[in-house]
Amino acid sequence: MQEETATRTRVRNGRGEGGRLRDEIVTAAVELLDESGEESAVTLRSVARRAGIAAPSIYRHFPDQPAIMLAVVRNAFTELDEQLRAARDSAADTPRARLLALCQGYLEFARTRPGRYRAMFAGVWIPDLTRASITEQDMAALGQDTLALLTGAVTDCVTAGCATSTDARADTVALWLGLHGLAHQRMVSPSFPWPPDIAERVITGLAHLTES
Amino acid sequence: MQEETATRTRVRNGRGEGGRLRDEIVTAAVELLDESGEESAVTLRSVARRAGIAAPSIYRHFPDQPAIMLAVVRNAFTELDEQLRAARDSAADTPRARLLALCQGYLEFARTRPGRYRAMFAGVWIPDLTRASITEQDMAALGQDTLALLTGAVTDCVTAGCATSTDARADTVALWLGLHGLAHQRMVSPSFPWPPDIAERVITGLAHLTES
DNA sequence: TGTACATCAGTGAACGCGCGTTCACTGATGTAC
DNA sequence: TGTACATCAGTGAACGCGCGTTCACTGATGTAC
Repeated sequence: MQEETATRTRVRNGRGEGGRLRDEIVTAAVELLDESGEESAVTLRSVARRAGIAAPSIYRHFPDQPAIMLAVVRNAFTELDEQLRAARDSAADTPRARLLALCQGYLEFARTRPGRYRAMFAGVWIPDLTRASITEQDMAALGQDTLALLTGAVTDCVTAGCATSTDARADTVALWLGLHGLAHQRMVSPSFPWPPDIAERVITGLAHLTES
Repeated sequence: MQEETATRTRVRNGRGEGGRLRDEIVTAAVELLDESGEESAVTLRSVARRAGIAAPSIYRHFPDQPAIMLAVVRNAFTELDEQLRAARDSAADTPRARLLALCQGYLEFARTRPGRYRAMFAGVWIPDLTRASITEQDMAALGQDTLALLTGAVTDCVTAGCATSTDARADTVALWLGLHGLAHQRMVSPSFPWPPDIAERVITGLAHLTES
């Protein structure tokens, strides 16, 4: 939080390596986000301080401040997607186990990266789209892959007969909403007395899973 | 948004009526919150402008800026509680109808008062509790009544045999999480293609409701 | 009834701060001839 | 091989803004004597 003095000492990038600073800026923003948990802590100037550069240097790589957050969120969605695939593929080879692994992976992601999770799903950082360099399509495209992953797993469960759903797509949305509600509120109210099996209750109820 | 000039013209309160300004300040904060949907729009100065008073006048009634938000959120929880009771009591006299009325009332509240809903449940405005005039107990106490209301309705359903739950309290928490996820994401992503019956799916799945 | 005084609601000016953004610049690295 | 020049990454100073908070104040309303 307070170690603004402990900035990085960086060596200037050589010609053609300007792209490296772009990555360093995004990394710095992610660090600030995860440490504070608040989007408001990720200002253009705080990112610059963390990255060890002068504030105006950011403009070589991003048109404005919201563009940094968009890059952070894009990265985070890619990361979530990879983590979910990994969780699913390392689970036991049954549709039920794969679906559960996806759900647990989702919750795990939110738990370990609260700042990024909130930036992705809590919709707080989005400035007015009229002034910033970000379009509605940029926003709408995010999260599509994640939902598709979940839909596939639910559909497989239905096909295999371990879930009773008459509309896999709609029930997947419901399942995702439950996961999000749980992830979000656990983050916001960690001191609430959460029932220990709350995740299972939400998942089995919404996915209409039958006995294992 | 931009009508800062259209401030209220107010008459000075007489002796002993200082409490009136307190209410006007909270009202002004609620207006700003619901119009913008963002907690960051509710600054001490913007509230003062909206209420038609000088910024320092607020300090006669609130110790600091977060205290205004706490008052707003407290008001909103009372309002939610009243609205839920009204919805429940005007529903048909079956446990199932009453539970559904509570759930629909909850979603309705979030839909019509997005700014307040986010301030209440998205946990964004909370500043560092170490510096502000707000305690953790202040925060923890909020929402207890609402959850109790829901728990009662679920328990009644179980008793009447129209819901199959082995742990009404835990399942109520799960139900609330589903409602919150739905309310929150519908607010954040209004353009998402939500299935039309998404609310019913979430509610019946999590409350383990049996056929009507 | 008159007057001095206390109380109270609210004000105006000012402070220091961090913010996003702009501008003209510096100085190292590569390239053309 | 030498040198003039273009390109590129990044800088330092400054801007205007809204913010939360402080301070000493104003002026109306009630109260004690």
